[in-house]
Amino acid sequence: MDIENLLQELNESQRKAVEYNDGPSLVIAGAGSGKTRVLTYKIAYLLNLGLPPHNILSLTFTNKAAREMKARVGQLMGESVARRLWMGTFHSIFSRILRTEAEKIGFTSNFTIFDSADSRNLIKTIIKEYQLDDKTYKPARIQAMISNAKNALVSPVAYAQSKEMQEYDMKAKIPMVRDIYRSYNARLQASNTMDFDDLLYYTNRLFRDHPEVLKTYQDRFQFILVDEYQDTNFAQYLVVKQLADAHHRVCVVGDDAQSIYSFRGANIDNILNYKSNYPEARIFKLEQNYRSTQNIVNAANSLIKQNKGQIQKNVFSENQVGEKLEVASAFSDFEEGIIVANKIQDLRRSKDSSYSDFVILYRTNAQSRVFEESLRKKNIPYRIYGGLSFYQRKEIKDVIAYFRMVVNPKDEEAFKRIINYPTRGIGNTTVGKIVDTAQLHNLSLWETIGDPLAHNLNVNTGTAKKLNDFHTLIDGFIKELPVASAYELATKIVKESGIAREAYQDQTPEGMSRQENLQELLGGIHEFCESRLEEGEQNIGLIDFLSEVSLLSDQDTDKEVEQEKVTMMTIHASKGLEFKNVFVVGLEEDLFPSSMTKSEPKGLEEERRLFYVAITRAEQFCMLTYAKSRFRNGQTNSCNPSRFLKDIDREFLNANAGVLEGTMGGFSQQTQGNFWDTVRRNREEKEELQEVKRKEESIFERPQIPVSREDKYSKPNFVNARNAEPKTPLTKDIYGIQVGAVIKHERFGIGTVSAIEGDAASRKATVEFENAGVKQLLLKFARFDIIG
DNA sequence: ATCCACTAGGTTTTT
DNA sequence: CCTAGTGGAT
Repeated sequence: MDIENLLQELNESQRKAVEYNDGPSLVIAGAGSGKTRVLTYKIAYLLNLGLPPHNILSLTFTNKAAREMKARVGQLMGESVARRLWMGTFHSIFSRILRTEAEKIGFTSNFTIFDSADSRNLIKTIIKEYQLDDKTYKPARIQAMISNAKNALVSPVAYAQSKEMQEYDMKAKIPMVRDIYRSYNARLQASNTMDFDDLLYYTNRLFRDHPEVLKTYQDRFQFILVDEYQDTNFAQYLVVKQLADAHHRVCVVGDDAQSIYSFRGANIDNILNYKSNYPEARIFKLEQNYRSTQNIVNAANSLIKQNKGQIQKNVFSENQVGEKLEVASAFSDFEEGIIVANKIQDLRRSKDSSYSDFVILYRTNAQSRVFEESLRKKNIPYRIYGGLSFYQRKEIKDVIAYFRMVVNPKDEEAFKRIINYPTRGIGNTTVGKIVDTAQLHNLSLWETIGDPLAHNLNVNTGTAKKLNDFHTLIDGFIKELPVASAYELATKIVKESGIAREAYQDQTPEGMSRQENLQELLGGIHEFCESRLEEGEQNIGLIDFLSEVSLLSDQDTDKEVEQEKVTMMTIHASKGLEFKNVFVVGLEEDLFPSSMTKSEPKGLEEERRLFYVAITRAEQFCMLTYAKSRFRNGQTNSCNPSRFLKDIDREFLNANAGVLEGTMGGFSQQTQGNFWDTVRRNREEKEELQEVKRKEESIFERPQIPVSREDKYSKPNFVNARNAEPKTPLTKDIYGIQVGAVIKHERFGIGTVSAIEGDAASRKATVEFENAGVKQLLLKFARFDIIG
């Protein structure tokens, strides 16, 4: 595409931001101001200047963001160019670097990655080994402390030496944290594993301790772009700084008003103080909001004004003035659900909207339940994002643990997970002995069972045989690793480990669903191999699959709005999305803002930014609701409306009399299991149910779109939903390809698209190639250019 | 070693 | 309301 045409699609400030590339720059991108557009066009611009794609590094926070950006650059500049960009999450790019340089930091390239559950388990074991009380040393808390330390690049040694930290721990009566931290890190290293934070931490160490390595990467990454810069933590900030030190060609994009991840170590000062780090930096502000009505933008502005210490900006909209934000109060959380469901139904009829134009946003996942009920009763189809993701389910984690064990036999948590799964008569007592022996001889658990006699492992002959069988089993898989494809080996593992047999014996509904999940996982691996093959790669082994899935997260699941379904998600998960109609629910003190954050002003400001993010998702209509009583933790509590409601200028709100009264002041009293509440609740529920029954009895009103509970769980990107909806043929597609298009594939040559199907994450095109016959291409992976 | 039943404790957000 | 973890019985 011609670069001049491209620049014409930008407004003045966007274009200036795109065109300036002589030094560091900071782009402050207000909500809905075309941030992604600036990033992608900038990359296109750089490519057009002649910078090769492999010299551009572009960092994001989610795989999804990276994928989308890649696709958009692909549309502008061609797939084959986009493919060569270094574009990905901090974690995935760094893990790639660390694998090549693993030996320099005391790991080997096949290191595996602990998820947070693994980390917590290891911390738990260590706390036990130190014979500490896990009520004083709460694993979750220790985990957070260690994570913070790593994100601040504080090593275990530095931690122990830091006067400040030691004093804090003494005061908190947890002086052993430093020892736990030390052991934890040692154990990770001994088992050749890294936790998420390590990926950032060790990249920093690598660059600090090996200037020649740093130099290589500085030379490679001639231009660096960072998305969502307000969410970077110290470790991320410093890596970027080190990489950019040589040439200062770095562009960071973000919005301080949307910084909502400080609990994960994100430091808003990185963006606020950018100028002092790069005094010569140019700052560009994108202030025109193209997404929302003026009322929505103004309401959001009036809210965020209450925060101190922001980058001065004037976000404005030239769209319609639009409706005011509607505020509603409900007697109970239950009624809140009904109000929202009714409103959705009304709006859908009056505005002729689709269900997919609606989103319900809440502070905590637990709130989704009531809305599930109220929507279901009205036969409104919905989809929930978040909650347990596919890879967090037990049966999937078990299989993945086998994979990890085969790729990296030293992986301690993987070992513990599968040593007795499926049950093979090796219980806690034996595992305890193995752990003790391993520690004594400074070995991994795997090495210990490899030669029990030599290490005086004190088990009876029966157990020794069982251990030996296990060792032989895994060893067999390990031997296959270099020769078998990921799919072949995965299938073999599921079969021969006995997982398949166990799953088939279980005929309960849960058992059946587990079988399906296993099938789905294998199907996903198959697809993964196929698509990589299509890309021209060879020998796609288990290790390739594993390194990809370990860094997938809920945020990466396809959030593309599904046809005709209301969306529900946490506000955090909604970042970057937009909807015509937004419902922000549960606006109550101690829920939003959460009681956990209220102790310090910083926490409160972050909650306010979260609310800002929620409101600015809306294009046309936004409703804010709260309940006067809420069922939580098994009891009904009365609650007060959120103070945030008062932060919005009244002129942008449409609230019935009394709705905004009672904000602040007074304490929430606990009305334990209020009798009348329960009575009313039951009655309401009954009435609603009768209503539903009546409808169901009338054939004509039978709902057309069933709500599937399965949708509750997010699916991994490359795994096709087993019981996916009937595939509706699509004519045009986000990848810019359509039926009838002529494409040029890297390997198959020229062909014509004859069909497109599947949902965005796993969308496939059937292509009739001139010379290569008919092929199915997974659009996400396939490498081709559209030529006609 | 395994399975079941009961209890106590905690529920913010998640790369 | 959930769930993870424990203790007892087999």
